[in-house]
Amino acid sequence: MSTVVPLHRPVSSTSPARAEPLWREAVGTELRRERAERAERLVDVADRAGVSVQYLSEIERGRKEASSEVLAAVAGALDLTVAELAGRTSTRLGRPSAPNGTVRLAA
Amino acid sequence: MSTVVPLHRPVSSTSPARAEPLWREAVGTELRRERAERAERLVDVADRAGVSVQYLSEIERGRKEASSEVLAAVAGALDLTVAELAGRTSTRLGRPSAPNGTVRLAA
DNA sequence: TCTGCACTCTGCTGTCGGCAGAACGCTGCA
DNA sequence: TGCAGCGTTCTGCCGACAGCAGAGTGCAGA
Repeated sequence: MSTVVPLHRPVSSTSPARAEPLWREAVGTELRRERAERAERLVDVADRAGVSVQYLSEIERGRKEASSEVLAAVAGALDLTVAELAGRTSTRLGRPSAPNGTVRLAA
Repeated sequence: MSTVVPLHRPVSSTSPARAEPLWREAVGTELRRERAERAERLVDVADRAGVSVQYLSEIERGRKEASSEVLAAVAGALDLTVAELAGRTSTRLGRPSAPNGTVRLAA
C-alpha cells in the first residue's frame, strides 16, 4: 500500500469543492462587469484608481487580494461606493443556481 | 509663517476625510455584530474558523485585512456565506445618515 | 502586417498577514 | 479584596504577498 501524498492544494478558482467563490474572485468579477458596462478599458480605470494596469487585471480575475484602500479607489474610479460594490457583488453571488439544485424564489 | 508639517497619516478609522468606512472596517463591524447576535465569544468563533483569538479581534476592529479564505472561514463559523456577509455589510454601509443629512426611506 | 488590448511571466522589495507569548484593562462575583 | 473571564494591546517573528515594472505572448480587427 503506497501512501497517498496530498497534492499542494490549488488556489481556489471557483473550485468545485467550494460552494461559492472567494470574496476576491467575486468582487473582481463584479469590478470587471462594471467596467465593461461602462465600455472602459483596463488602463482607463487603473489610471483613475491610481494602480497599474497589470494589477487591476489581476484584481479583476481574483488573482490578488486588493487592500481596502485599493478596493475603494477602484470602486471610486467606477463611480461606485464600496457599499454599492459589496451589494452588487453579494447580489450576484446570491443568484447562482443553488448547489443542490434548489430553486429559491423571491421572498 | 511656520511650515505645517503633515503628520503621518493615521490609518483610517472612519476618518472624517472619508465618506465611508473602508471595506475591512465595515466587514469587521458586521462580523462583530453577527457574533454578538449569536451571543458568542471571540474564542468560540475563532476556534471554529481556525484563526487565533487576537487575530479575529483585529479583523473585527478593521485592523487587519483578512484574506478571502479567512473571511470565508469566519463567515462560515457564523453560519453565513460570503454573499450574505457582503450583503449585510453593504446594507449597513448604505444605511447611515447620508453625509448631507438626506434621509433615505425604504424603497 | 500592424495596432490595440488583455494577459502572463519574471523579478523585486517593502509591507504585512497571522501567529504566539505576555501583559493590560474592565467587569462581575465570591 | 482577589480572581476569573473576556477583550484588547504590545512585541516580535517570518513567510507570504501586495503592488510594481519590464518584457513577452495571444487575439482580434483594420
